[in-house]
Amino acid sequence: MEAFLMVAKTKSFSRSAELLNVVQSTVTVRIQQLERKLGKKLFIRKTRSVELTDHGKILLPYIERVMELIKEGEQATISYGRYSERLTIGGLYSVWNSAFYSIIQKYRQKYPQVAIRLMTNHSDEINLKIKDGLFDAGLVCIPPMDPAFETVPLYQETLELVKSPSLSLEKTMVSSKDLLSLPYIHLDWGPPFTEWFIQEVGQQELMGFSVDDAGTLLRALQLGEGIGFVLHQTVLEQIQNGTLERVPFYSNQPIPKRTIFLVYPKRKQHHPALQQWISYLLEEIKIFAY
DNA sequence: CCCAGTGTCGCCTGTTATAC
DNA sequence: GTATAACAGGCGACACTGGG
Repeated sequence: MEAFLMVAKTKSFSRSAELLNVVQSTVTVRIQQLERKLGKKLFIRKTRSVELTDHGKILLPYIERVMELIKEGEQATISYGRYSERLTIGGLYSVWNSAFYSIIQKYRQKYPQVAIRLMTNHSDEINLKIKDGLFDAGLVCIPPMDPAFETVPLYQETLELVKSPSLSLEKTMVSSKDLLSLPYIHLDWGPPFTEWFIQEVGQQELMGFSVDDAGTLLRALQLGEGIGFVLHQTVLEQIQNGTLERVPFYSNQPIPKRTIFLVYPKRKQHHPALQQWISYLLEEIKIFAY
């Protein structure tokens, strides 16, 4: 698997061998064994380079997940003993960079014996990693359809249009129809937003500049590159200190709110730290949400 | 009788040399 | 740059032995 990943990455048997500290023929044999086992060619050998076949392309993400799982296992083994328990939670950028973070902060103070890893990712990726056992739980905006998951709606977030004060617009009030003619920076905020956006503005493909994470969007907005929708909670600080300002906005239908879900595997018994964290979170969220 | 230590055998994996 | 053949070394399975 190591050889497969390396050849897929470097597109060379020789280079892979060098990086893996083995000779080139070892890589050849390893790949051949894998190909023989699967009964499928994984690489197209060309005179100067190597390329993944369609079968190889299918296999690649699975091998990547397995290798990640092994790395995770190694890390857990090495660090075992320093903390009595550990939790790995996947979350959206907008979740960690909002007032919600105070819940994590309080949890850490209350349970210092639990080692915590907060991982930032997109909803789909988080759901996949929970399924693989890489994450214990996740905070996502797109809940998994899989019945093997437990999904609990936690709270709702509001989106608003903002820009840097350094960027001046001709209009003081912006409508959904105006977005196409403005330096609008697009981020897909999940299914309800997408549906609303298509109805109000048009296809997302019409957008000249789009990003796929809230961190990049925020940076672009702060640099005065354009206007964009961001979560109210995420930009509270920036609006207070004047690095960003709200743009008055109107549309036919109001911008849909975004629901954040707690997701974890459906099991009779969870490990104690996860059980405790879920109970703690559900208790704290009552205070947070109101 | 059980268990730990040791020796043997065969298989697997990696290396070197070389062909393509 | 990749594939193949011959070879070497390492490792696991198994059997045997001796001490507690």
